[in-house]
Amino acid sequence: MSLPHAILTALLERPSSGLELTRRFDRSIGYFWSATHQQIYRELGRLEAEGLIRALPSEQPARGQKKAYEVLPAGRAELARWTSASQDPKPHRDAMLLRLRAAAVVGTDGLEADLRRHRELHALQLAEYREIERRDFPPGKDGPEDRLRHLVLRAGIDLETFWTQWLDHALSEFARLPDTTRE
Amino acid sequence: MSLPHAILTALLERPSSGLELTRRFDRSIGYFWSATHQQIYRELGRLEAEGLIRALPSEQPARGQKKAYEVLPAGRAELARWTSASQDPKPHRDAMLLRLRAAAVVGTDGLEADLRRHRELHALQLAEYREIERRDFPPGKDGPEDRLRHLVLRAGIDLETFWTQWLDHALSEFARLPDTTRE
DNA sequence: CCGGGTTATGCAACTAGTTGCATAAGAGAC
DNA sequence: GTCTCTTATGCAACTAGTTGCATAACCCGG
Repeated sequence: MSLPHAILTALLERPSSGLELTRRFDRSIGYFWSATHQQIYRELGRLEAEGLIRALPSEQPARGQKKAYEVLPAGRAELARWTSASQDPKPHRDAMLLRLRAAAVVGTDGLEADLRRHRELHALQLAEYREIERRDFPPGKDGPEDRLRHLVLRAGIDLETFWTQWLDHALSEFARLPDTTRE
Repeated sequence: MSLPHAILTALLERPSSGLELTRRFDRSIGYFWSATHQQIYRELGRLEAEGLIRALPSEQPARGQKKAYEVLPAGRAELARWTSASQDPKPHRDAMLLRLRAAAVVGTDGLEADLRRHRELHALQLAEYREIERRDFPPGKDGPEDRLRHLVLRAGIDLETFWTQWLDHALSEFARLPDTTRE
């Protein structure tokens, strides 16, 4: 139940319209909490109904018109509450690991190509993160907020590094498997 | 849409009843594809209705009686199809990273304790994985199936190692933050 | 023989996320 | 001026996962 809190965070960083939020979820925030524009609009409606955010009064709210939102004090309080409350880590699900385990039973046929493709996708994401790091965290930009945000980005960078390396390892193991295992 | 395939994999490794599957999902399979017993029973019903698995005829199917299932040829074929089909990686969601980003805006108050708790949970999981590795993959146990399963376990071990280290890093950054950031 | 815990199975309702499609305004092409 | 493309907003239906609870048999102590 974190989408509303992801939106509150984004809106506190900068008041935005639904579409602007969608764009930002495609870039930074979405890297660890993805959401589609449909989800975002629905949630904006709920948050407004609950009195946690409000539409900026500047523009008229006609359809096809930008409608920007800002966070109200109640919204900030709710985000602070949620952030500090103890939460259990959610179990993660990874389809690729499951497929590999299945492959041990039904054969590895066809898997190697997708392993290779995933490796490239992770490498691409890693390059993007590094570019963001270069742009947003030059040496010297290390105020408290910068440090926290940089920490989050580092997790992304290190995770993508991990996955590229692990997939390389997996591919090298594949190369050593006897052909019979591949069905 | 991978729960049915997780169940097919588990049943191919060993025919089981719903409860046995639940136990196995709490241990090995569930480490990368978790499921509750309610999900499992529901899915077993669907898989049986689709003709991918069948109840072993040994026991009578009364309530409170063990009912074990085995995979039919159609089920094995479906699992092989799914394993080899190309799939896009799902975007991951990580509430802790989101909370850290929120903390950069609303303050880090209360977060540090949970960071520490998560660090311990990851360390515990890591110890469990290492124990499984010691028990299930002694030197010499390296047939093709073993190699694949070991690869999956290695991902788990390396991920938990990564998270413990990253959380240590995060905690050391917290120690250096000025008190004002902590609200 | 009965009362409480454990094993085993399962339904129903709810919450969260995804997919498909609809609507409307403005911008520029011709 | 109207056609089409892009921007912007949003509803509805569906799929997957979670939570809460119900049922029933067996097992063991007293």
